[in-house]
Amino acid sequence: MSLASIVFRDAPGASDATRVRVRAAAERIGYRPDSRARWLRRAQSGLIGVVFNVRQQFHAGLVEGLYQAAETMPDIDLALAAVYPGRDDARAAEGLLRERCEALIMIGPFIPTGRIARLAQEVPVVVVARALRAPSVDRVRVDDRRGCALAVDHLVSLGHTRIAHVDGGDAPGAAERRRGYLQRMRAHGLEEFADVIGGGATAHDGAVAGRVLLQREPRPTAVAVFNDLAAIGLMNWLGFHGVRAPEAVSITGFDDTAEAAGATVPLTSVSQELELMTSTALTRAVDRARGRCEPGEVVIEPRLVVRDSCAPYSGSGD
Amino acid sequence: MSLASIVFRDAPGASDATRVRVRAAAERIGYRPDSRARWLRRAQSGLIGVVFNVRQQFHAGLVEGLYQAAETMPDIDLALAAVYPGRDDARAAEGLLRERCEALIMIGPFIPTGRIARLAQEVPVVVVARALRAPSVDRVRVDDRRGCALAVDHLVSLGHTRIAHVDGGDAPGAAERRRGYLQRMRAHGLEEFADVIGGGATAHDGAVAGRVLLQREPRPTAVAVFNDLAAIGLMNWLGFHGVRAPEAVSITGFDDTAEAAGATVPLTSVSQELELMTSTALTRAVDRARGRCEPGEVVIEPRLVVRDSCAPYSGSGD
DNA sequence: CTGAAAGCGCTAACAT
DNA sequence: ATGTTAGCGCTTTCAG
Repeated sequence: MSLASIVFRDAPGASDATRVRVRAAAERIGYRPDSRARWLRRAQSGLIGVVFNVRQQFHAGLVEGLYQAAETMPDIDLALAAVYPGRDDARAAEGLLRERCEALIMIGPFIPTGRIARLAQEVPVVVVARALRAPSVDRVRVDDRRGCALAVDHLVSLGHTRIAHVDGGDAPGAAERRRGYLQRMRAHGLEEFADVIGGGATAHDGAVAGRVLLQREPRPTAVAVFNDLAAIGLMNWLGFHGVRAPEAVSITGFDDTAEAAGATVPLTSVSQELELMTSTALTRAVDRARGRCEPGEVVIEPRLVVRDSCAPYSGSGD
Repeated sequence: MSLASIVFRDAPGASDATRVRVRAAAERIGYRPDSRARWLRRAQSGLIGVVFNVRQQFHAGLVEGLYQAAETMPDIDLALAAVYPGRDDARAAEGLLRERCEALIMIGPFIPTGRIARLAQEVPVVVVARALRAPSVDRVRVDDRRGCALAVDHLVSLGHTRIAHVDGGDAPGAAERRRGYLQRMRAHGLEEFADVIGGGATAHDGAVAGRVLLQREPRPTAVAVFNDLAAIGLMNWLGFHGVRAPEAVSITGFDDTAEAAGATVPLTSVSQELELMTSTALTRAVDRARGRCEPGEVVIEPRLVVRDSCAPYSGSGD
């Protein structure tokens, strides 16, 4: 019995011949190790819980990255828990705690800091893609402020001055990005042109912001948007109403999702470096679970991915 | 010890006073039942595995519905396994089998029928949103053919005759929808106008199809698209190039996702009746696991949700 | 209605 | 290098 265990765990203590023999026998009788029993018995279950919002396609890329990172770590399994309107991050986390996950990775959680901090008292928590004032929880995030600054710099370098920002409302990261935009406009001496338009995280939010933008007089010639989805919504709504990117308006997104590359006009976007973020998050989760490190913050440097949605300022304005 | 078990399972055998007392004590010492141990011990674990594609937002709605359905069933838990390019449905299912799920719900699986049938020999499998010739697996799906027929009928009733179809390539359901389109065009005596344009399941696929569409001479005045995402991609691409819905072209989608309602022009779409589909799928999964029914197919009647993306044929053509 | 004992399938620490 | 044994935290069965 322990022999099978040794073989399936790839643990030392069996000859190669035996391994082959055992695996063949298992194949014949249709044996498959029981992960529940495994998790239950092991001192360190190796189970890492992942809380994500099933409606946010940006989270999809992160979940993917976490799976890939987990594959490189033997004995680490992922347990997924979905968040959606009607089931918040805390509820999802609760289910994972019952499964005795060693650590929790929460992607862009919406619940207040206090509730996350309380969770962190029970289990190591790594928050991804959201800034947080909570020393007891790990944070892995891109420098949102810097990301928005990169976008502004890019637009300024193209000659734009009337650069607006469509923000993300109360979405994770929105406040930081708004701040980055404002700071950078000021740094360029463009504070008089600073214009923050209320938005959100969905394409629909972007479209709604488009309506507002069209009514501005004079109209901004460039827009740095909270995320790709809203940027695409904005771009399409404007295009639909005759204001096309990049000729009539330059637009930047954020997240560098697959959608950005495949948009009607491929979207210039700020990349969060998904792979780096996910492998860092998982490594930290495991290290924290094993008591190998203290909670802290890892801030990742964003990178601007230039595509076709921005053009030099033409001077003709609108 | 058994007392706690009785209380937490809401099983008979304890007075109300005791229940309160036990729960209070649990609260005080921070006790939380261990689901791993529970699953391991129980004869019927109540664990249902869900295989979904994390990149397909249409799956998100189904996952949501499954969670909601599971909440109404005591003792039923969901285990999620994500599929993405590089991790196919079979791989995801394998992980769930190790967890000894009692049944598997696979959402729009991409792998061949044969592999699904093989899985179904090991565990009851319910396939959602994909037609399948495999009597040993349960199927819960909308009548794709009829759904496309509804879209065609709607466009015909608005006076359109040059109605094209942007198909879904090799995506689950695409073949059926294509067939439904062709059959219905024939039924209306419009076979000479039938025009199937190669597409896919993403917004980008829709945009690419838009380019093809613009080159058709004469140009179709209406398009029934494989799904909402591609329809939105198509609509935005055409709008961007001056061909606006619904004035210049009428467009229908499929799936009635949240994106359809929030599109630049709210999209008329064929609804798959998510809630009915998910509650049916989960009920069948549990029933099959408990041996309470035989595998079979449940075909759900689609429903057309009319929004603003279609208009009467103007006669002016393009 | 409440407590004690057995055992789910595995792993870890032993003995052979 | 291989076999034996105890026990992870629960549920189930049986006594009290």
